[in-house]
Amino acid sequence: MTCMGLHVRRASRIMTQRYDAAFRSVGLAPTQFTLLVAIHLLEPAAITQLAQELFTDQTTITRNIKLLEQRGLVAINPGDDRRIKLASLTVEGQAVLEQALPLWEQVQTEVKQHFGEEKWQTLLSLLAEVKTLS
Amino acid sequence: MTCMGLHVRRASRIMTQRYDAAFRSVGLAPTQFTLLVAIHLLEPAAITQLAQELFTDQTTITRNIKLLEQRGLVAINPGDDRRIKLASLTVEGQAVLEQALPLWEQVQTEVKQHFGEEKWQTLLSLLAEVKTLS
DNA sequence: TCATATAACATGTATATACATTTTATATGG
DNA sequence: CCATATAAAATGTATATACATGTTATATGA
Repeated sequence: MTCMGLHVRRASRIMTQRYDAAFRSVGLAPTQFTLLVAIHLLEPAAITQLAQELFTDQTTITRNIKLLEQRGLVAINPGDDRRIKLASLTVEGQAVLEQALPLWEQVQTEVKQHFGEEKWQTLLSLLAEVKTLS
Repeated sequence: MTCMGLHVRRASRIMTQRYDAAFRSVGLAPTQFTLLVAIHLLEPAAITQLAQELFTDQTTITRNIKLLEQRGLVAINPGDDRRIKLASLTVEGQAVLEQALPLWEQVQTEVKQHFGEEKWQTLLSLLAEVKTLS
């Protein structure tokens, strides 16, 4: 059964477990790592902006960011427009991100070696192209 | 940021939404459709067997199958080894699956056309190769 | 045969995810 | 200026997911 939906979900689960194992020592889930990076890049980042960048529902960002806030990794401040919530990394958030980055590089390298440079690039670009479906 | 983890998770979310929309009229989530198909193919299918086939944790199968059982789409019977639970489709499960199949074909066709035959095949085979990571 | 190991499944707990809807603040038209 | 539309975020609800652990039934070795 060559169902694209199944294939991509399955690959996502397997890959996620791989990254999850890598980040375990810093207590970050892969999604949380991604969110920290995104906040770092867009700082100060509005919820909606993060949702657009990550192709995730706004309500998902609201909930995921709350966990990071509760853990003290992210600070939330109101924007000039007080409907907007702006997220930025706390000092501790920056520290955790810096701890996580080499772990991320490690997995990336391992997975890249597993596939080989060419397949790695092909897979990345095809996955990126999935965005054009939405 | 060319993070493979992010790319595959994002593609998974987008693709899942696409299939989800397709199945909405029969009230199936993509995962549920996949599980119905797997049960149909392996019938009668043990929980652990389904987990292995789908590369999913056993506890996830236990929970997902329970929803299908409650809805009357799947029947669970003990095996000769009474630790084992065997799942099979009910008449209603078969009916729903038959309703869902053309919807599935439809999405498959649309997505395949979007990518083109060649990229579609490449993506499928690269995603399948992700299994070798685990 | 009985104690113990192991296999199959279930439960507790936690995160991720999205749709439908609600709340609150800003924008806009009359 | 006020009524209404719209934008941003939060809440209610439901599924999917996995790890750690518990429960129960079978297998195995002394």
